[in-house]
Order: sequence, then C-alpha cells, then structure tokens
Amino acid sequence: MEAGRIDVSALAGGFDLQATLESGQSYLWQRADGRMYDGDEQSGGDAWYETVVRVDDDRIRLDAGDPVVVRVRQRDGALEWESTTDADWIVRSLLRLEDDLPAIRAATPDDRLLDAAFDRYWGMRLVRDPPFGTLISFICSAQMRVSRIHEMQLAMAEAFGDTVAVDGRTYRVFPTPDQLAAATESELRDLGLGYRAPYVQRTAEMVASGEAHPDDARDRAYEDAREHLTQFVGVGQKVADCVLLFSLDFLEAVPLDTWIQTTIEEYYPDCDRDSYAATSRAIRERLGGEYAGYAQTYVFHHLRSES
DNA sequence: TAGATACCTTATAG
DNA sequence: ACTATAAGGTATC
Repeated sequence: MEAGRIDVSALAGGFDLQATLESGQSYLWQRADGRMYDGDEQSGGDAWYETVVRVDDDRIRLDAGDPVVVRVRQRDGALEWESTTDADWIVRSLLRLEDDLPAIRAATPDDRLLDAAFDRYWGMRLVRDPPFGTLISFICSAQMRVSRIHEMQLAMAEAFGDTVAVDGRTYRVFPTPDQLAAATESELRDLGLGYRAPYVQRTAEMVASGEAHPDDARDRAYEDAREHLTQFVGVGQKVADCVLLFSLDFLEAVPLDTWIQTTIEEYYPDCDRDSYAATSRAIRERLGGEYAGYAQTYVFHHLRSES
C-alpha cells in the first residue's frame, strides 16, 4: 500500500473525520474496528476508516474504472492515508477537504441552533460519495435507523460485490449496477432490505441498462436535477436531495427528513409550507442558499446526537 | 392534484 | 414475555 499524510490542521476550519463519516451522510465507509455507527462519539478519534471506490484513469469520474482501496485515520492534527494507489487527491475529494468551512458558516444565519451545531461538530465536512452507491444507500434509508442502513450496504457488498485482497486483508467493493441488477428481490429481502428490495433491484437495472444514471443530474439546475432523480424507483424528493448533497456537489440541497421537518416547525415555522418543493425553497433561502445543505447536515447530526 | 394508507424488518419502550 | 411504536419515505390508490 502507498501512504501519505495531509496536514488538516492547516485547512480552513480544520477537520473532524469521525463526525464527517458517522453523521449519517455516508454509508459507504467502514471502521476497521467494526464500531461504525455504534453511537460512541469518542471511540472513533483515531480509528481507521476504509472504503473502496472505482476511479477512472482520467481522475474525474467515480463509479468507473478499477477498485481502489482507501484507508484514513486522524492523528495528531494530520489525516493519514493508505491506499492501493497514490490517493492524496482521492482523499481530498471524497472528504471535501477543499471546502472553506469559515466561509460556509459565514454564509449561513447566526441563530442559536446553528451556532450550537457548528460549535459542537466544527471541522465536520460534507462527503463526496460515488453516485451509484449513494443512490442505493439512500433508497435503503426509508424508515430505517442509521446503523441499520449501514449494515444493509455492508450486507449487499458481501453478497454481491467484488473483493480486493491487499497485504493479506480482503476488502469488499460496493456492487456495480450490473451486480445489483442481477440480484433477485428475494435475495435482497434476505439481506433485511424489506420493501426496499424491489426498489433497489429495479433502480440498479435502470442504471445497468443505460436507461439512466444518477450522474446525469449533475448538468441540471438544482430543482430540475432533483426532479430528474425521482425517476428512479424508490427515490422521492428527499432521497433525491440526499444524492444531490452527498454525491453530486449540490451544496444547496436540503433533504427534508423527519428531523429537519420537526426543526422547521420549531425553529423556522414561517418556512413550513404545504408542499416539499415550497418548504424546500423557503428553508433553503433561510439557510443562506448556496450552502444550505451544509447547515442542514450540521443540524441533523447535532439534533440526532441529542436523542 | 391533494390526501390517506400500506409497506418489510428490527430495536426499543412500556 | 408480549405488544405497540418508530426508524433520514415512497408508491399507489
């Protein structure tokens, strides 16, 4: 494995690896100690986190090319990485180390709730996950606890994904669209997906056949992109917003889940409208527009950890 | 177009 | 032990 380190203490806003990867944004990383999403906010302080991404030779697109193993851990103000390739740029991209957190915070309102959320998890960044895995994992997220969503992705990787062996260890790769499309509803139900099983299978089929790809949404205007993603089975507006925010660089996307809806009723009642689209517009504007999704993610993690 | 309901499975509360 | 309830919603009628 190749290795390197990134001085994250020099980044604008610093970095908090555990908050970034265990805040319910990504279900495509694992902790080497197996304690991902176990609820302990300290234990991941210097733990190794691992993922496998497919990266093209042109270094632009995820979800294409050969699997690359990436491991990271945060120690002594540095982000250490190990990988099957020279992964410095991959780590910077997947963890959005280029984001200017102070500028983002400055662009969002200065209310009590946001201050508390930003203060508590300062250094948390959004992730930039591969589009297909993000699409599938958030289809699985419907009416599901965070820890179980993560388990389901791991189960699919073990059942249908490729393996990569490095230094005597075996890593699982998230299944390709072809691999998931070939799975049966029954096999997916056996993994605990419940009613989401046919959604996952049919969406994978749409991507595998070339009928549509989540990456296609990238070229559209935000609301158009959100609508475009709802063509996938099991994808409504909320899941579409998650894919836009956590994978496709639409930092203005604000997924309206149960937590945020409760928050809106309590803290931003004037933004509570009678449709998803209308409430979305109102809260997006209230949260400063361009980086509204960043504010949403801090609030989501903050409120969820209180419970 | 707006509103109500079913949906898998698991963990937790009572 | 047993039942009710809810978990980052969506599809269908």
